[in-house]
Amino acid sequence: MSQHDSTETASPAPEPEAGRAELRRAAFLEAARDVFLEFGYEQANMAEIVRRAGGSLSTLYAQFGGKKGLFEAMIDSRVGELTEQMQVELAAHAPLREGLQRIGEAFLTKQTQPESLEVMRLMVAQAKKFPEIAETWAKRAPEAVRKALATYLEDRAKAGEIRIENYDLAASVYFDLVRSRLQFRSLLLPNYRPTEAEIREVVERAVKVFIGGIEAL
Amino acid sequence: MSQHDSTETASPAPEPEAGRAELRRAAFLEAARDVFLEFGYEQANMAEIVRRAGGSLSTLYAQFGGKKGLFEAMIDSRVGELTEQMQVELAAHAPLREGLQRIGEAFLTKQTQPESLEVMRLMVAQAKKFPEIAETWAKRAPEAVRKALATYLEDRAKAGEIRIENYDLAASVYFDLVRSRLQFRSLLLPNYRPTEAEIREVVERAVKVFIGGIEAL
DNA sequence: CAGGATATGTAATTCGCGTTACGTTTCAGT
DNA sequence: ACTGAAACGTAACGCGAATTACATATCCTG
Repeated sequence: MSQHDSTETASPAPEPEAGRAELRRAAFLEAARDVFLEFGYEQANMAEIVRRAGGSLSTLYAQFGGKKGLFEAMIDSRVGELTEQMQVELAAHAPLREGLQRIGEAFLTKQTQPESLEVMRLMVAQAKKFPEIAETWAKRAPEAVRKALATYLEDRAKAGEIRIENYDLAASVYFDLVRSRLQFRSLLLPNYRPTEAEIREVVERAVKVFIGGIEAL
Repeated sequence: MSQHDSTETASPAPEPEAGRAELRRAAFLEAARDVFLEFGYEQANMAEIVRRAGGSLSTLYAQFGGKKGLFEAMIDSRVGELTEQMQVELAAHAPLREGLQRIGEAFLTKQTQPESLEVMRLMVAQAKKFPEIAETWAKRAPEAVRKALATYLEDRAKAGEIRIENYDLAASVYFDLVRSRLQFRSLLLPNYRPTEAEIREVVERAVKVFIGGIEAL
């Protein structure tokens, strides 16, 4: 009776051909994500997760072994999704300034969204307790984005718009320029949320400095 | 008998003319800093703090009211100290490249020291629970460093070494270039520690891009 | 439709830890 | 020394929460 809505909570069905156990599992993971992100690892309450997911505490423990196991499973299930969420739709063959601007704004907009920030806070906070998790996170996500930008830069370089020696390096530099201040501020000021205008301005600045300075490498 | 070394633990005496209460307070704050940084806010154990500081639980509660009060007091006492620790000895009238390199290396070296990283982790993790604290932290520290660099840049501009319109802005950009990747990695990979060579390399890159690109602003 | 496995709900069971109580000791000022 | 206040040490209190136990309900399979 308390879990009347167990399946409602379970968002779009993950896999159409999922057994009961799979459904339970998906619902648990989703609720776990919400609760862990909202309260942080230590403050997250197992009972609260069950309350949101429906189902029972017993099943949760049977499936994940405990809080730690649930947390790890939750992160695992999100890594792919969140990585591709980081994926900047690279602006195909757009001219350099326009392409960099679009990519930069998209990246920064995603990075400063509440959910991304929550994930980041959780990762940073738990880096010592869950080293492997933070590690895969720290390596996979940035790499994906960097590769995408590097490809775009190579495209532009071959079009003669800019001269770049090391595309990966250049991509790193650009993201450093774009990200830094706003990400830092957003992480520490939970109520601060950059406006579109601020983002545009920061990115415009980054584009100018990047184009002007990158050939000096 | 268990606090045989209460004063030993209390590092260099903070104020020569300190009453007993002041001594206790200083010892508590120091132990609190260690324990909070080591375990994080939730996992920090009041008894453990007393164990390290010497003194008694009762006194701790009498002086700080509780865990929250102790935490806030500890952070307060650290802010001034760490802010000035952040103070980059600005390289006076050194030539631009050399000055930027020195400032950048000093900054990055401090930023990637374990203690700075622990503080950062703690702040990020508790930003929601202690908004005011994180706020002063997020604003005071960077401002001090930025001001210092801005002053140096103005000096160099007046010496005709570079043309810059907005010194504060330029300083922000430089720190963004210097900080980003290594700080990000260090926060997420608790076992990673950049070598001096890595730091030098990153800063060299930043200097090149900055000098090449900053006039485009 | 039977039967065994799995899920459910609820209620213990522990356990860690923040906080408080209280009797004893130490200390500064007269 | 005398004395009142502050500090000490220790042990309890209380609570929140992870984990487990168990009796019941539900669902696939043969």
